[in-house]
Amino acid sequence: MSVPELNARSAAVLDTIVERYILTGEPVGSGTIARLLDESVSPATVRNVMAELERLGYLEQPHTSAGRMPTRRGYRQYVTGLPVRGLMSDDDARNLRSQIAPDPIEMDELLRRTCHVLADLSELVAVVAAPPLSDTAFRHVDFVALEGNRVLAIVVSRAGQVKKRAVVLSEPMTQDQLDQAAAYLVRRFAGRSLREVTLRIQELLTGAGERLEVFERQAIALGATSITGDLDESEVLVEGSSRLLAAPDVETMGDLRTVFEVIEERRLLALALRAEESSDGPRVVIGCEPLPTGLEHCALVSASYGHLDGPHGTVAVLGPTRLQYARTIALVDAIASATTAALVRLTR
Amino acid sequence: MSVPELNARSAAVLDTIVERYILTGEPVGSGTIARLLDESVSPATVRNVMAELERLGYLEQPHTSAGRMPTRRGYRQYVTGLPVRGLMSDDDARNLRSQIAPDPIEMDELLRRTCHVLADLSELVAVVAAPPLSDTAFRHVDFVALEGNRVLAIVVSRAGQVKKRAVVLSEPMTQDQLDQAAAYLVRRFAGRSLREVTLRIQELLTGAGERLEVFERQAIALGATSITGDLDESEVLVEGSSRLLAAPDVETMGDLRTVFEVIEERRLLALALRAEESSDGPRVVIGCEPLPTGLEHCALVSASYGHLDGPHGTVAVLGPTRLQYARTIALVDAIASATTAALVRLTR
DNA sequence: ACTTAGCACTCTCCCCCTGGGAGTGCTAAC
DNA sequence: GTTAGCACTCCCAGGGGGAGAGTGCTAAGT
Repeated sequence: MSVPELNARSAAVLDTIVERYILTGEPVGSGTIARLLDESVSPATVRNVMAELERLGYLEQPHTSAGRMPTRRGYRQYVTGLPVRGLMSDDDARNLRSQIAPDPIEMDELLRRTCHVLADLSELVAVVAAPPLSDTAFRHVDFVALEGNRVLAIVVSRAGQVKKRAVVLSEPMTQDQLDQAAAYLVRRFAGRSLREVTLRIQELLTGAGERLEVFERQAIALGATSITGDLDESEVLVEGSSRLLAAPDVETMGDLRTVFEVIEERRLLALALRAEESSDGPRVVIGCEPLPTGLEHCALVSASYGHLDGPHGTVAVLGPTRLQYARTIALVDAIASATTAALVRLTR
Repeated sequence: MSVPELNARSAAVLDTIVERYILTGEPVGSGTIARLLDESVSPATVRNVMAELERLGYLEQPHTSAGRMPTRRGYRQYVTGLPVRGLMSDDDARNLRSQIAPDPIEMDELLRRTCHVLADLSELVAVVAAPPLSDTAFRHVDFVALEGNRVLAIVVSRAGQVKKRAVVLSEPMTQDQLDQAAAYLVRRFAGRSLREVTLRIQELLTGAGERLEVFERQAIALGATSITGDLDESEVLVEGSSRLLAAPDVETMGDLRTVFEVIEERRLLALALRAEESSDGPRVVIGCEPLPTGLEHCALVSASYGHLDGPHGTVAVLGPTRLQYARTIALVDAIASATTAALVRLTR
């Protein structure tokens, strides 16, 4: 994008307007800004700058004789000007870590806590996408015979995630046979990522490359129906959605109903988070861009946790565009770090 | 309660007012009712009846010269006058059953589907409380060694529910030892309800009544920390909460924020449902009575599924007091039956 | 004794108007 | 390039005023 650089004063005016607007929720006039700015300028000068900023698309007016409020682009500019890291004291960060993972637990619990703490501290909607199973190593599988020809397959990942699925066998198997099959699969595949396991199993099933014992073949087939599939759907935790209703600027969020629908439809959220995934620092999305329809008037502050070559996911805060960016970015960043640390301890 | 019986005409007037109010959401005047009633009466007569109904606490006026609207008591009376069963055609019921459980699956999936279908058809918030684990029979347990001294305990109930918990051992155990312990526990306790198992384990731990091998003692101890505990917390599924925002009478629901908080705080919902539990037909709660604070302006239509001597839980619809009771009651009742049927097939 | 027509009364809601205030853009002077 | 001055625009809150819906009461009818 060929966005013209703003000179220092214009940027200062824009920042002040954004901050003021976030604070009060009302269009900001030239007088207010002139008073708030460090350097002393007259309202008239500010007006000139504002007119310029409006021409450039950073500001808009609800009507002719009202103050200005930031556009999406205005927010964007403001946010990119914010310092990214180190906004949180070491003490606070440590504190956070102990709140999230006071002692070694399992991954689900860890993520629940992460989500809870994030919702609590951000006072907004916290969203946590669990690592998709395909990224984590296969640790264990267990088959439990149910009534009929049904079998409950329970897959455990290295990090202690558990996935279960009921499958129907074409012909009955005894619990002994099931145990053998499970043991075989564990022996053969433990330690590899579930994505790899899936791949290997597919190969073994189609290519007749290898000579397999009968029971091995059976085990592989069982693994195919139970381990394989929807590994990429990562669970999404949400907490604090009721906060949206108490936000001082509910009206600005557009149709609340659709916002809640998106939140409820976890898949959409998961996609939005996935799209944002990357290894470094916190990210901010304002308005629709990569967000699903319905969130046009929301902002999403997200950061990834974990390591790209291991299990990793995303934590995020969803709120109105009028949110306290500096604070929230620092928080999300710190939470992501804390979660990463806890995750490492879990899989160590 | 010594509620005076209403004579036929008073009851008819009340019913008409309630139905009209549910339809339009506006206070109903005597003229409307006079027109709507089967027997032809004049508005003046209706006014007399209405004044009487107001004195008895069934109706209220928002202000002197507006129509009447039902009070909680008015709704209550209206609902008790509704037929309870057989409001849904057999065809619809069958249809429902096939939507919920097209083929044998596992319990969680069954309940998710139940919740989904209920939300879909009621166009309101569907709430499903899963059977607490303590009611279901113990089928299987599996211990998976994690890093450190942590062990992941996975408990499977007869119906195929899975519960996991990470526990920390005071001293390390090999996977072999863990497998032995699990096998021992299964051998010894499979088939009993988890409540019983918990009890037995407690006995064995405290009373030195029985001579136990070392590894048995170890297994029991492991079982105590992993099987025992929070069995009574039943998971609660919720779907469709965004519907509340689209309800034509959002305002009447009081503070939406607190309503959503209660919904988000599943424990509160679980308690409310548990309080209502009983074996027979659908139940309706209007306003606070046994509902948690915040739901003063909501109605809850619930019914139990399953059998009291086996796994059982509750399905419910949460909505504004102004909901279509007849339809909703029939639906909830039918869903509960369908779920019961599916559950029986699952554990057969 | 119950029902009903008639009537005065009450209260809300909506529309219109108006004045005040906040903020703007422009122009001209610094 | 900055600023004071000024006319202009537009929203918003507050104050009638009239229409409409619905009531309670009274008195007459069955």
